[in-house]
Amino acid sequence: MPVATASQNASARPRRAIVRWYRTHGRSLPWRDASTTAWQVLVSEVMLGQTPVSRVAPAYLAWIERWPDPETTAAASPADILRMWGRLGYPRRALRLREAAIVITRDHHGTVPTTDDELRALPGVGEYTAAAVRAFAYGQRAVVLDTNVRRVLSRLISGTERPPASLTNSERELATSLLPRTSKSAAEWSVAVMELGALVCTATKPVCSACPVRTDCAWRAADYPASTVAPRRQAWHGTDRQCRGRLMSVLRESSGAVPGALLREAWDDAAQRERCLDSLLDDALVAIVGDDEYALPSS
DNA sequence: AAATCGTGGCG
DNA sequence: TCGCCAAGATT
Repeated sequence: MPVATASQNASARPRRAIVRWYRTHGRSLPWRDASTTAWQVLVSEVMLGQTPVSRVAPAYLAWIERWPDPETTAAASPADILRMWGRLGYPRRALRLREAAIVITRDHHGTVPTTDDELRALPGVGEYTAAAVRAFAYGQRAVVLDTNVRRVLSRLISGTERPPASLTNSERELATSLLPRTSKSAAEWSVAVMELGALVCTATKPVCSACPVRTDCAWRAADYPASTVAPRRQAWHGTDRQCRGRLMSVLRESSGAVPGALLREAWDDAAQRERCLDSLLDDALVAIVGDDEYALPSS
């Protein structure tokens, strides 16, 4: 009889309950089809960073129909990539996805790499995305720690409403200790706990009555104490982000070169507009194509 | 390591 | 109305 540690015994039952819940309640999302390639999983993960599932789903389907693999993506112009990205937000993600496609095509024979080091060397791929590709595309045993998983574990195990502001080693160790031994079980556990956070253990108004592990929940046992750490507020109105977004919108909607006058109409504050245009040029999201003429980069 | 980077839906 | 939030990465 193998000896199990106390923490393993304590976590085994809720873990099984979450996986069982997922098998009946998990959503069938486009990127969860068995036919989804590793590249397409990567596309979905990049799109899902900071953009809700409901808005990603249709954009993802249109995207992979047009550019189904790294080769076709690498061959597309930045302008086409940015127009197709549309209003998903954070357009630099789109540029990095294209750059990743170029690297994969050139250095990996068009095959998405399978190791953590190689994945994280790709533009726009960080700790979470590398783990997600390994688990969801390749069925590997990887610690997938996104905002949903962090929230579930903080409530279920730590008894706090929210996880720390930034990912800590303590969270990594906890998630590692909970990861099932076999790769197959680990990969399913990772989607399952993520899905629980997305559908039940939500940031606001969690549906605890529908939770498969409510009787194990440390946060519930402590009578749902409110978290003291205030989430960082996202300023928006009048920010550079709003200004950049406005300028990008004008460039996206125009088929060719855009006169500077059109950009000036889009944002009143001249100093801020120039600063943002400069930053967009720096980010290679915009190109100068003539005297006082701008466009999305053609290459 | 805290700040930065878009966008739209919802209560 | 407006603040909050959504599968993060980069610097």
